[in-house]
Amino acid sequence: MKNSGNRSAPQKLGKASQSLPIALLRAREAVMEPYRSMLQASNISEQKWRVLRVVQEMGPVGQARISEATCIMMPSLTRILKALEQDELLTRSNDLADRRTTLVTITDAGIALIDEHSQASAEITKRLTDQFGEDRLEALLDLLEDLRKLKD
Amino acid sequence: MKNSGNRSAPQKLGKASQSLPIALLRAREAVMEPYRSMLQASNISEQKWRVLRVVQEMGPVGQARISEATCIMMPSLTRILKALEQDELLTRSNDLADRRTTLVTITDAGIALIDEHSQASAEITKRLTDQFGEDRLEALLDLLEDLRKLKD
DNA sequence: CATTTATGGTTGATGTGTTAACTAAGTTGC
DNA sequence: GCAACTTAGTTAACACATCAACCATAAATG
Repeated sequence: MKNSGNRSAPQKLGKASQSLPIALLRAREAVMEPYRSMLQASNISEQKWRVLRVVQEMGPVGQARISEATCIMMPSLTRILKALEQDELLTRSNDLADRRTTLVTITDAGIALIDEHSQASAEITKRLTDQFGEDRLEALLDLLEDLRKLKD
Repeated sequence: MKNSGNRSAPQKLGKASQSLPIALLRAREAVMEPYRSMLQASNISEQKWRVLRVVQEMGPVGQARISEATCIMMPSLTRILKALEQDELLTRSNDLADRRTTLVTITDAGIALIDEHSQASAEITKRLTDQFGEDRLEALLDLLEDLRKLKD
């Protein structure tokens, strides 16, 4: 107990209780950094990129499912979609089957933008996998998934 | 273009390139959730908690070092410190040795607030360690640290 | 010394995270 | 049919993240 210069009692807490959240934060920062600087050239944020990719993969889809897939909450998503629609990277239309949902579809411009960056993106991913090791990457993903499941 | 088909499709990108960042995001969310709901009772955000703890540990300290230790950028930190000072959980004073830096010190009220939550915090940490396993936790921290070091 | 450069910190602008309150449209149970 | 949920989505309000521009002080360089 070296940091004991303080008062009375109960606070030991230790750095450990902070280290996992911060380690997760820093690791994510390190992983995202190259993607971010790649996308910066097109004025596309990390979140917009996630949305575009998901909309492309899932085809016309409601916002709730996009929110689920991208880990972006509905209020943020509403604003992001508004911006992406304004940039004409995607469109919104009414679902005739369920008039509550608005279907989101990627435009040709959106697809083109993804294509523009797909090669660089793949290279960043490859460099990461090579440097870090595929096996270790998988071990990490497993641990992270288990961590997430503790919430349940 | 019903399903925004593949067209020339230069790269598939695959979900993998997104899965690590999102896995880190979700894992962090799961880990932080109990801490957050604990602190919510005192209207203390996760960031304010980190700042308070760091200031307590490091004693009177300049903002740059707080920023480094908490992973909070200087502009955010300026505003957070202003709020914490207003709540009288810490104070700011001028460093006589280097008049650029403002020394931040925790107040008795700040220490009291940490003490209030230290036991609950320790219990959350213990539950996490128990559920997840100490060895696996350390393995995870090692992997995360290695990931972070890729940035260099 | 004087000029440059680096460091500590603030402010403004913009985008996202988060909660809560709200509308509109579907669903269920009576 | 209708009242009570539920679900999809929006809006408002506030906190934080991020970048850029800025001021003040220190350190380094000529």
